[in-house]
Amino acid sequence: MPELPEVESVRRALNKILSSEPKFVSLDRSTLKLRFRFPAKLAEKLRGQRLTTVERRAKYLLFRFGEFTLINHLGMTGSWRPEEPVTRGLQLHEHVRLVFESTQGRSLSIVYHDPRRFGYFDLIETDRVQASRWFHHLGPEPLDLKTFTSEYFYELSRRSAAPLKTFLMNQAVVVGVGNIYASEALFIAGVDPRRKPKSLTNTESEKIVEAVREVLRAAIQGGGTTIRDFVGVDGKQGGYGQALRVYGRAGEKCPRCGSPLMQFKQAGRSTYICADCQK
DNA sequence: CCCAAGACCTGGCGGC
DNA sequence: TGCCGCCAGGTCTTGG
Repeated sequence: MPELPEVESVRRALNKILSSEPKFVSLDRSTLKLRFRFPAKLAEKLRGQRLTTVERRAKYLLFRFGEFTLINHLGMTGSWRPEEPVTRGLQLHEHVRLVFESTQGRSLSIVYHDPRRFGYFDLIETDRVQASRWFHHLGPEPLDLKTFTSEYFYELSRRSAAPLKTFLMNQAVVVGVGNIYASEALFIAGVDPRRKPKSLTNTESEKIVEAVREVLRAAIQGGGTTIRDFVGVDGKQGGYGQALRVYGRAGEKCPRCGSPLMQFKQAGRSTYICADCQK
């Protein structure tokens, strides 16, 4: 599911539900393995701790508990849903339930659902998060104007042999851009995803950086994109699918020039372009 | 070190 | 109906 806009939408919704800094009470877990081992002794370590806020870095959710931070990556099909009172066991494809108690003593719980089980959790001491195996190599946040600049992007692009779209999806270059928004951003920028990053001009770098920001902001605004599985915390699909310009639209007319959109594979992933608009 | 392919999973769809 | 291959918002690991 989730590229930056989807994860950010989930983060905002979770923060609303859990805004009272509730105390962690307990945990339920399915016996099935997620992508990696579930962190040991999580319940013991978090018992009685207050969840201060839910943050996001790249495509990760960070549940902040003071001394500890609970990391969650949604993989391809992860989602969170609130649950009023806990009245039932975990259903098929539900893997984790976090139970909290609000300051008014009310029970609050959220349930993690993930059919394909590519998602995962880790519990890390808060001051070691940045240096952890999940975060140490990550590039800048695309919506941070200070670090994700066209100068930065241009400089990095000098030494890459991968195709441009692969380069843009490399989380060491910039985080949060996945398969949908890479195609969308390069269409908006008018640049062919098969180009060598080395061949970009300064102007093209600038266009790409701006296009990435534009499409991610708009997608957050729309609550993300649902291709198949993604649902927000409210149970609804993302609203941005309607606005996609090229992704998933092979054979349809280019919204800019009307010629048919093309699809092909790059590094095993589908890429969509307008061959007339993207040079 | 870099890049592409493989692996990890399930479910839905089209084709035969 | 039923089975088979293919496809899907990611990314760590492996092999060349």
